[in-house]
Amino acid sequence: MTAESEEEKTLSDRASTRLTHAIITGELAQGQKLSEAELATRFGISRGPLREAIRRLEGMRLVKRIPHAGARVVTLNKTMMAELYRVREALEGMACRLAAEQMSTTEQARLFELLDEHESQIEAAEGREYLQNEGDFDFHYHIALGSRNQMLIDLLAGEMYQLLRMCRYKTGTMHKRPQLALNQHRQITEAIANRDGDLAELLMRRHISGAWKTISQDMDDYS
Amino acid sequence: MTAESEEEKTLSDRASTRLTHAIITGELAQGQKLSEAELATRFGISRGPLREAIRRLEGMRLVKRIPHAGARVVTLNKTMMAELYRVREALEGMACRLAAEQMSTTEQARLFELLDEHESQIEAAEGREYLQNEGDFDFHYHIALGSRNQMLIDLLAGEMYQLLRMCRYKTGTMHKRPQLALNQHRQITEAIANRDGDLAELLMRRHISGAWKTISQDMDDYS
DNA sequence: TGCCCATCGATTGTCGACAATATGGAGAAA
DNA sequence: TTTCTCCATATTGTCGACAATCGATGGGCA
Repeated sequence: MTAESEEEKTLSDRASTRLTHAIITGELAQGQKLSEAELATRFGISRGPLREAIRRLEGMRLVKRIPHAGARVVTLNKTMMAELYRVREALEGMACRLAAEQMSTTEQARLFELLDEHESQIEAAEGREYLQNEGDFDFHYHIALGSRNQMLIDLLAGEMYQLLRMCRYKTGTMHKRPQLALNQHRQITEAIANRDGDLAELLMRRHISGAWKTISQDMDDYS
Repeated sequence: MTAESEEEKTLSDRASTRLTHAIITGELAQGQKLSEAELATRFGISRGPLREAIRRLEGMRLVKRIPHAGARVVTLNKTMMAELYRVREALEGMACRLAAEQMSTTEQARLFELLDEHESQIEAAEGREYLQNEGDFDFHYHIALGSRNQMLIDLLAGEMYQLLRMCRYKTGTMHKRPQLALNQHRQITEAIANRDGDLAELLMRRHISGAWKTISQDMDDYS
């Protein structure tokens, strides 16, 4: 998923990825309490490793823990999603700038390939929105990688994107206008190919803040 | 320290703050291995809570853990510090923009007070550079608070600033020209007071990237 | 009837012991 | 002498049991 698939060695690590997956997919609902005993038996492990896994998810902001009262899956209300999108705007903006400066030409070529794949998916798959979403993540993930900034990559891939997946699952919202997103992706890629860091950052920030505006409005409409 | 002084309740929490402090002050040297048994006896607790504390520090990027091989204090080489300053530039730039938009007037007044205190400290205390450093952190911390974005605040106060303190301890470097930093702080505060988010972000980003250039050169000179 | 307090149950926090794995050194072969 | 292998040892990972704390339920009192 996040390309760290090198066989988890310790029970605690396995449990944390499994928990992460359960939270992202909504198998563990938002706000739901994480019972240590139940999860431990469900995973077939002891409470020790499970607790460590929960501590890790706490660091990823996927769960919120209260001493002596247990851990609950974080609930993504609108303000928190707004905060997330702001942080993401800052981080991905910077990632995009750095990627424009440092991406290799082969990486750039891969980006263009991604765009083409994404386009054909949009045409072909009516309704198969899941693919479009993963395509979107792929694009942003490759740009993060292109920044060559490991801390940035970890922050984005390890925390932000997980929370984003939760958002998408919760709101059930994909890009309403995938064509628009694709065009913006194209512009961004062009800027990167031209090594124009300023423009790349600007476009990425607009892309993200624009996406938030759309999602935000949708949420208002449904409430 | 980071204003979360509300009496740690669990041994694990206490251990993690104590470990954090030990790492920041260099009591635990960079690259040093964290022996669970030794630390547990030193803190007078069992290995269980200690392991959870280490997992938490791992999430804060203060230690790096390798399965079956233990955890070591992270070593801040130059590339990692460069990465840190880039991320910080992005996050604090955004924080400054949001602060310009959302800070209350009383918070702004407090910022101006901080500037005055900082100035008098510079004049009075030759060599007492520690105060200047903490003053610097105070300034940036208040701006983070002003952003009203909890995720941003957590990222900055909970992770970035700890790593920054490690940097400063390691390089032993304070601002060589505190007057310059103070002037930049003034400009930033002015922009915030004028509710000029664009300018505030721009100035903050220059302030941070400029600081990195200075530190980076200093490191070259000494090597 | 309504509120307060005590007690009980359930859950989290902590501990010590055991199992699994990596590190380092001694010894043998090339 | 060097290098490879194997083993001993120390360290990490895991477990089950015990202690501490919280929340709820029910009884007593105003």
